[in-house]
Amino acid sequence: MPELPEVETVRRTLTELIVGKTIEEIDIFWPRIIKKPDDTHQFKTILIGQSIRSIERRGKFILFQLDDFVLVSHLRMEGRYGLYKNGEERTKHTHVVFHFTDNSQLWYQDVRKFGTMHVFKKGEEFLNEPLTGLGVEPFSEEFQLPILLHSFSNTTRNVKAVLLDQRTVVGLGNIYVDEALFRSGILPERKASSLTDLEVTLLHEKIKGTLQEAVDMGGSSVKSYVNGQGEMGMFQQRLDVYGRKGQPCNHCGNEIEKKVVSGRGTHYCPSCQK
DNA sequence: AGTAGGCCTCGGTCGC
DNA sequence: TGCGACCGAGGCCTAC
Repeated sequence: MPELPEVETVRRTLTELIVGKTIEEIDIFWPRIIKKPDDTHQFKTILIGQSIRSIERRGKFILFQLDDFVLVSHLRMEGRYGLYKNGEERTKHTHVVFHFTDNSQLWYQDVRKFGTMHVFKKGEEFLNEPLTGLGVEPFSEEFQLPILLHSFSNTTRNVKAVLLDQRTVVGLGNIYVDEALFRSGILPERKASSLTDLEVTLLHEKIKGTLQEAVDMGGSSVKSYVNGQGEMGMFQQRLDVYGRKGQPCNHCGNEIEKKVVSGRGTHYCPSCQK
């Protein structure tokens, strides 16, 4: 499931593949993916003729910067993009096809069909859902310790819930929250307000470190994730807790446990995390 | 207002 | 072989 490192990897690979191309036609096979405009015919009309100028990222969203519009795409659990040549036979889970003027096509594929696409006029994307109200980027200068201290001190929720909530810091999902908490020695179900300043300091550092390492390794391929060129990530080899239920902890050797915290399957080491 | 919990979108996977 | 339960991002809804 794509979180910040996977989305950033997709952004980078797609940039190499499709920047400069011009949309000639669009096929939509599962209209519910298109959230704005709600009329798919209008979606096609406004995008045909537009060229891809750059590809940016905000949290887990990919922003295709076009001439006059921005296409905001969220991959949710299993969305992926791939570039194909004209004439290739569409696969079962290909739901949107962007035809370019150079006889190539960008396919949006999504087994779960949970992904979303929104189109805005340039400059209006951050004033509307789904980009409005997002928290800070974890690699930006703005992601300073006080952001976490403030979010944690003003809530009764557990630390995992606060980190999954994209209104504080963006980009973390189930995998990287569990990994960052393990690296910080903090149990996911701890009340956020119970963390000491030292623990929050460590967590702040480990969030950045874990995400950066994962970006450097092209993300984690735990399920179906591949980048824009169909390549798998490598960070799954570095995961200490996620998907390792019953296996020995890399640090202490005790068994990794799994239970539901904040409605999410949560992996942790009961002896390393307090 | 903040929060918890449930439901919804889906279909592959798993257990029975 | 068939079938129901489960999983999960994040929006939405309801209840407290």
